[in-house]
Amino acid sequence: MPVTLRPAQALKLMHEVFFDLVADARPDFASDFTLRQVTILLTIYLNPPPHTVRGLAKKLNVTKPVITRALDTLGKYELVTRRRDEADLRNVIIQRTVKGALYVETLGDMVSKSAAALGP
Amino acid sequence: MPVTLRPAQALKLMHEVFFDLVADARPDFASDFTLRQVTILLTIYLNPPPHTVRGLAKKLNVTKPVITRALDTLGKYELVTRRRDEADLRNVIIQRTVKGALYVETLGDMVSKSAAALGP
DNA sequence: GCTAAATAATACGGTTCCGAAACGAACGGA
DNA sequence: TCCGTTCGTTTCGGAACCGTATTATTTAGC
Repeated sequence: MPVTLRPAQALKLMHEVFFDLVADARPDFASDFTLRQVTILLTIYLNPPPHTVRGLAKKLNVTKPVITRALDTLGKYELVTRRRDEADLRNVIIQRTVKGALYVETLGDMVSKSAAALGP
Repeated sequence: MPVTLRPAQALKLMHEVFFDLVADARPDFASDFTLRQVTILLTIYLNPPPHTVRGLAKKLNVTKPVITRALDTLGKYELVTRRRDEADLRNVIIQRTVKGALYVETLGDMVSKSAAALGP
């Protein structure tokens, strides 16, 4: 059941979502995340675990320090957590948090609502 | 004719679009724009002109220097142009460009395609 | 046990962005 | 003609991010 979204509608939807992210200065909603940071967050919450720094770096086509630093920032907001892999202590397993799940859910609702309000 | 997009689908769509923007290292496609920059670009191309620095700043709830600097960056890629307002020389009118229109169109197609490929 | 490979983190130098404030140019009313 | 106001830009110090290179720790192969 594919979703039909004409380019003009798609643009409008994208604009609305981006606009909300930028203009809505909700204190609990860090609206000044980087595109990369949001993408990393979504990847962690939408793709099946486990997630490692190396895995994310490869998947997103960025360097590992980018992931490490993004996790620092996201961790500061308690949207993700890091845990050492027991089986291989070199690895770091990135874990989801309640706060992060709520954040992502809010994002989904935001897009969904914008889509519903979309004109023809 | 509203578009129905369940939150889970909306998230998946958003993730896919963001992912493409981040991971696709297309040389002609400046993928390292800020959320703000992309939003400003979309606002210029989706809202009816004329656009001024002050107007954009107010609409997006940011300071004027943010707009000025974003226009500098977007201008460097030839995605927008600035022109002095003849009627009131204090104002700057932001104008669209062919390159910018193409960029935005590509963005719309990207979202539309991702939506079409969306699972149930 | 020892060395090579792998992993995440950190250091470094540079670039860009930010917000607040200051600035110059242009307008407009008295 | 002034003088306050408006508009866009610039400046300043600070913060964040980037890519490259390096480090410490852990694993795996011999």
